[in-house]
Parts: sequence; structure tokens; C-alpha cells
Amino acid sequence: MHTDFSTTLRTHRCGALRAEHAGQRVRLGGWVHRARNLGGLLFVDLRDLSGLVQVSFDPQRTPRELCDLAASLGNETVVLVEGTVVLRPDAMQNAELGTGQVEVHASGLRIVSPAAVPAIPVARAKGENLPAEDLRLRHRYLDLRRTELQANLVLRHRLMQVTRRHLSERGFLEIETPILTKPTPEGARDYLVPSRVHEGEFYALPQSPQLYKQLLMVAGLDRYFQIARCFRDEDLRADRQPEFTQIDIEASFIGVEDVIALTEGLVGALWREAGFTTPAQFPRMTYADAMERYGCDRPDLRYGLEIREVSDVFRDTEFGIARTVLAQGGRVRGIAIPGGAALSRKQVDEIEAAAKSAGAAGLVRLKNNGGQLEGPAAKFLGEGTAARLGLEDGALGLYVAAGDRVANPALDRVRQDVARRLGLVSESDHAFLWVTDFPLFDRDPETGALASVHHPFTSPRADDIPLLDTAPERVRANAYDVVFNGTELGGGSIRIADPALQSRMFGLLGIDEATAQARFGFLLEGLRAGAPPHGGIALGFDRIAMMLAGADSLRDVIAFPKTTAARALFEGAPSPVPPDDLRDLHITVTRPSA
RNA sequence: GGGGCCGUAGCUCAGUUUGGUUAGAGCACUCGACUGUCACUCGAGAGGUCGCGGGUUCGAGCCCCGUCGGCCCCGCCA
Repeated sequence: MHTDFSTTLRTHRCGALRAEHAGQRVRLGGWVHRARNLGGLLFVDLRDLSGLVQVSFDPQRTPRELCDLAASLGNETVVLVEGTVVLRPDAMQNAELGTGQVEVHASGLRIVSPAAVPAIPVARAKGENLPAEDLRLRHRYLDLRRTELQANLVLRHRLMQVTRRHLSERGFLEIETPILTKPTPEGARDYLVPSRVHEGEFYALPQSPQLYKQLLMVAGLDRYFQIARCFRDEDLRADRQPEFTQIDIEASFIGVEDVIALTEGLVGALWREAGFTTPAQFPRMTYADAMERYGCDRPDLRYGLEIREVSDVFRDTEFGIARTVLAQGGRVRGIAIPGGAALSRKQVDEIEAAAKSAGAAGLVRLKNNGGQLEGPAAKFLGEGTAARLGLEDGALGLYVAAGDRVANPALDRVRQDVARRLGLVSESDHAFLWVTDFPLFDRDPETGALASVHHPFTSPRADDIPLLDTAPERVRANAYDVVFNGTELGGGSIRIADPALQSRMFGLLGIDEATAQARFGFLLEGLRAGAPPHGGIALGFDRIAMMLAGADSLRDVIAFPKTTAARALFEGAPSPVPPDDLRDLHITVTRPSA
């Protein structure tokens, strides 16, 4: 680690000074974080990226003009200070400060740049809330002076360098792919860029470098990676930005196990860089298992609360809801919550509201109170039912009677909600998981049309290829997601290397040959030119940085993020452009008339 | 596209429930005092289009309608 930050203007960074520097003459540059004027004696906390150091001005040893100048300093003024590092007497040391054993006795002071009174405070009082986020974004240069955000960006940098080193050492080539690309008609909306040279035609910003990285494999580059900026014109969330960064990886002559092992190594290196350890191998679970046991393809395994099917318990009972659903081919599934009987009626109502918002008609509640089963459905159920439901004394069972398409998301919500309320989620736990064997297709419940679960270049599992024509929704893909604490870190697949299979896939997806040629012709041509078996993965870099920084929002690990309305408040983008510019681009803006 | 929360001094927030005197506090800012503080302390001062527009009312920060902005969620994100 580089530690010599001396330049022609300074000898040290402020936060680097320690007892060992006592007696040295130093020159420092930084921002006035805060000043304490005791009348005569005056302290200035000088701040740079490395931290704070206390500079003292004492009339008994500091020239009068210097003291006067120091007394005039406003917060956030940029100064150059010259002085001597002095060990503080024991009683005057500050254990909360890295530099707290020393201070700098100033012998020189130069104001480089006086600062306007900051629009939002940089030095905050203890317990003072952060300024509103729109102000933080509008005055981003001030917000970024906060040590928390600086630490986040430092960590982000280190994670990037670890990624580069780890992959480079394994023979991966960092190759840039175009930012001006071809619009993709499927999936997320593209950001479009008008062509000036070609009237009426548009580039698109990439949603991912997917096709390019496959073509690099066709070209024989063997192993590729990129810390790739991607763009999607969709609505935002706390964990979703319109432009974001992925660690994009593709390799040739590779199978599922190779990608998994490679990713475990990279994720391990990233987590170690942030001071955490990871298991050498992550547990695995098939998609089907994840949906059955957790109702979700990225289950949070920090806690149990597994979903169990209890249809048998309700079969042949007079309980109306269950009867109806079972007769229609649905199931009764739910979660047994040890100690859940302690949840109040109101709390369970709120959990039910969450289940309803996810689409369930309601929750069936059963409580084991001292061996006695209680709840609206209890009277329909016989002796020993509590044991069959796995409800111990004090346990609460919450069940959804419905088809899986409804029950899965509802039970996922219930499970997460209950875990949060019962404090079962430990922030310090790190639960990794591979979810494998995703289905290749998803059938639209209304139109019956097939759509890709991952993307149309994902290969089917070899043993499922015979099902392609007979039962395509049962075909499993060579696709995998890596999950951390219930969040998807990334996903990938082994791609289709056979142009005939790729054409067949387009056919199943309802993309005719002409359309396929127009949209993906350059990929099909590439595959026909001799494609190695290849596959890869893309990891959400911002999300990883956010989790490793312990941040709540992606915006706290991105230097200049967008708001949830996809605006950049600092620079004011997007913005209207002069009519002449639009004319050059052959664009007319029409607004809906009032 | 839909739902929820928020918007009062440069910043963080009270005040809105029940409309009623001159809209308050802390920090920051300005001035003054103070020689070992580290969220220094003490005194004084200045600082307001209560997001914006319209309405109801004798009277609106407070009630109603609209609108703008921010955040969170659903849809969306192959």
C-alpha cells in the first residue's frame, strides 16, 4: 500500500500523522473541517481524504498575523499549513481520532481558496440527520466530502482493482465493447441515441455487452471480462439505477461447473478485500427446490421458515377454502413459525396484508396454544393435526391455499416479513447460494406464449433437449444465479454454440427467421463461423459494493447517481436541447396537447 | 402507469390533530467575550414566498383541488 503522499506542496496527508512523526516539520493541505477559538488559543481541524488532524495556533509561539488569519477561517476553506508535529500531553489526547496523540503547531498558513458557507453541512453535529437526499445530490461535491461516502468510493475502487487482478491472473482479457450499439427489441427499454449522419436511425446504449462478449468467444479471445457500464430505461428503486456497472465475464471451452468455481473465487476475493470471509464453495439449490421451499428464486438462507406443503392435512375436511382450491388442483402450503403465537393479532393482520398485496386471497392461521389448535380452520381439523403440521406448542402456522403462481410470491413475502418481525435476520451473517437449473422458458399465463427466463442465447440442458418440442416449459437451462442474503448478485448461463439450435430457439420464442436475422443476424452469422462452447456470468458491481460498504442505497456507492425519477440533480440532466441541435439530428419533439 | 410518505430559516426539525396575537428551537452564519479545546463555552444579532398555483373562510403553515420535487413500494427491469 502506497503511503508516501508527499508532493511539492505537502509532506504528508493530514490523517497520517502519528506519535512517530513528533518533532518533524510538516506541510499539509486540506479543508478547514471545524475551528475552535478559545480566545487567543485556536484549534483548526484540518481534513483531507485520509482524515483529520488538529492544528493549533497559540499566541505565545505563533506570530500575531498568523493567529488573526487563522481566526478568520471559515469552514471548508482550503489551506496550506506549515508546522511542527508535537506529541500532545496525556490529558489532551483524543482517542477518537487516528491522529489524536499529536497536533501540529502552526508556523505558516496560506489560504488557497476561501469557501462559501456550505449549502449543506460537511461537519455534522453528533446525532444530526443527514440533509435531504435531493440536497445531497444537488451539492454532491459537498456530500462527497463526508468520510462515509469517501470510504465507500475507496472501497469501490479496491473492489474494482481486485476484480481486475483476480481475472487478469486467470488469463481473462479486459476488452471494451461499444457504448453505441444496436437497439434490442426485447427486454428492458433502451436508451436511444439519434444518428446525425443517418437520418431517422438510432443507436442504443447497451443493456449488457451480451452479444459482443459471445462474438469475442467466436473470435477466439478465449477469456474476456469487462467492468461494463450498462443502461436500462426502466423505473428506479433503491437498488436500481438507469446506468449501472456489471462485472461481465465470458469464457470458452467451459461448462457450468467452471463458471461456478470461477465465480466463487472472484466473490471470495471481493469479500476478503472488504474484510469478510466466504466459504470455498457455496451451497447449491435447484430452481424447483428454491420455489418449493422458499417461494422465490433467490431465497435468503440466513433463517429457516421453510415452506411445507400440508395439502394432505386439509384433504377430505369440510374447510371450504381448502376444499375448493384442492379440487381445482391447487395446494395448501405454508410456514410453521416456532414461537409465532406471540405475534399479536395486529401483527398477523399486517403480515396477511403483505401476502394479499402479493396476490394471495388471505392466510389460514393456526396456532398451537398448549397443545390446543386454535384458529378459524381448527374446528375442521382432527386430533393430532398440530403434529402433522409441525406446529409445536407456541407455534403459529400461516398457510396459503392457491396455485403455486399465487402462493409462491405470497409465501415469500410472509417468510421475509415474519423473519424481520421476529428478528431472525442477522446482518452479520453471509449466506451465499447458487440457484441452478432454471427453466429455459416461462409461459405467459394470458397469451400462452413462451418467453426466455434468462435470455434467448441460453442453452438447454442436454438431457432436456428432447422436451423442446413436446413440453418446452419443462426444459431446464444451463443457467445459474448466485445469491447473497436474499439478493441476486448475478447470473449467467452456458450459451448456445450451435447455430441450428439457436435458430430453433428463436422459433420456439415466436421469432421468425426474418426477424431473428434483423435483430440478431450478426450473432447467428458468428455462430455459423465456428463457435466454441462458451458461457459466463454478469455480477452486479454496484450492488456488491453497496452490500460490502454496508450502504442502504446504491446512490451511496456511486459518485454521481440519478434520482428515482432518473434525473441527475447536480448537473441537471436530462435537459432540453436547442432547436438547431434537434434539427441536425432530424428529431422533432411533440408534446401531448393540453 | 398505480399506491404510500415527505416538503416550514442555509441545514436538521417542532408547530398542522381542534384554522385565530408578531411562525419557534438546535446547528450554521455575523458581532462580542473567553489561552487546552476536540459537537469548546457564554452573550447578542441577522436570517422565512411555511415547495408552487388556485379555492373555501372574517381569517389558512394548518382545510379542499391541482401542480412540482424527493424518497419507498407495485407494475416494469429478456
